[in-house]
Amino acid sequence: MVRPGGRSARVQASVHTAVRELASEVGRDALTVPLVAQRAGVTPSTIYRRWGDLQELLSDVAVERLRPDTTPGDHGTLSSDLTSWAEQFLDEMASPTGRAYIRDALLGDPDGGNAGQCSAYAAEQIDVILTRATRRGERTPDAESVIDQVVAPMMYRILFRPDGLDAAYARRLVAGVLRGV
Amino acid sequence: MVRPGGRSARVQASVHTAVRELASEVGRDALTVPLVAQRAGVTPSTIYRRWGDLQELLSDVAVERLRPDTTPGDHGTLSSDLTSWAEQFLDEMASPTGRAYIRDALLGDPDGGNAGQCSAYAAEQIDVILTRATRRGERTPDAESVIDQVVAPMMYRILFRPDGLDAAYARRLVAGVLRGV
DNA sequence: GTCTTAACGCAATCTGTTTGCGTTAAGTCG
DNA sequence: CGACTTAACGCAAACAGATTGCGTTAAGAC
Repeated sequence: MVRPGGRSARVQASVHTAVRELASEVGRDALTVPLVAQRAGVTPSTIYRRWGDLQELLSDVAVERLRPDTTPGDHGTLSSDLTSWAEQFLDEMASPTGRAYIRDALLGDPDGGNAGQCSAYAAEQIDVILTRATRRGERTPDAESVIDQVVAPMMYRILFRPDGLDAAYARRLVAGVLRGV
Repeated sequence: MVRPGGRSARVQASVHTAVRELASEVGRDALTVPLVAQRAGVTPSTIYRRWGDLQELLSDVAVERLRPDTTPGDHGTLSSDLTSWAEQFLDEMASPTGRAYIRDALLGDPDGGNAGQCSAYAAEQIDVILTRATRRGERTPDAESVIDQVVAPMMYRILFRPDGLDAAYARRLVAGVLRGV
């Protein structure tokens, strides 16, 4: 059991910030547990006992960074809301740092919980857009269709074919799913 | 430069088989470079110099295992060809071992070459199915649409939401892409 | 305030990684 | 075919990160 407050919470916070700081200072590939521990003011054994290994720690941090920090913008129509969201999503996720976070999140994730959390973030954002459109009286595809036809193709190409990805591709995907309603 | 034949080829082969054997004997997570080296009759430094680290080696082996060993079956119609291929693809890839291979292939892959190879395998299989259908006189979607609307959703769910995947899902995706032609 | 025990720090130990150097053999050219 | 160049490999030492037993601290419960 992980105690929620006090020293445990401080350790968790300082370790997470140590990872983020060091990642931007020395680079993602130069991170080691002893290095993170030293920066966080903690001993390596604490990190190993709590996270298991470096990959699980990086996975935790990655999920934290992949959480969207704003709600999707309201541009007046479902089409424009979904298009601009998809463009922004692709732009962030296809960047080198975005891809690194995705890989980290997938990597140190024995039970699939962290990857599922990433998917849930996207699903929430899409839900916001769709319910807003419904409230306007627009006909909308269901969230699963948007995930299958917009999110999944973008993620697939980011992971497996990272060439030739641009905003136009995101727009095509959105247009495709809206054509089906 | 990697010399194509002779000793280098023997080392490559024995290391790859050592990985496969040990993975099934002691489990994927218990693999270490020294362990693989001992089984392969090689010194660890040889593996480190050639592959860099364990993850890149596992990525190479994973890509090898993910290469399809048969051409897609001919069932007389595009719909049935594509459906049975997608069902089989999902079945293989969504299994625990399939997911492990996918993760390994994505993981130790600095330049994205191995992941691109996996995607190319699927694209080849789809091309076979589509050109066969064209020769029959059927109207077909283009390969990119099949990748976006069939392969990508399956892979996305395998990686990010590994629950509730079954053959019916594959059939729905195929039906969806065929509806668009 | 007292008790229980999860979480942590310390330090020794273990195991995997890295590297310099000598050797082997694949590929090349006369 | 024989000599030459150098990529690839083996060996072993040095290094660094991972692991673990044990004592200590402090969070949460009563």
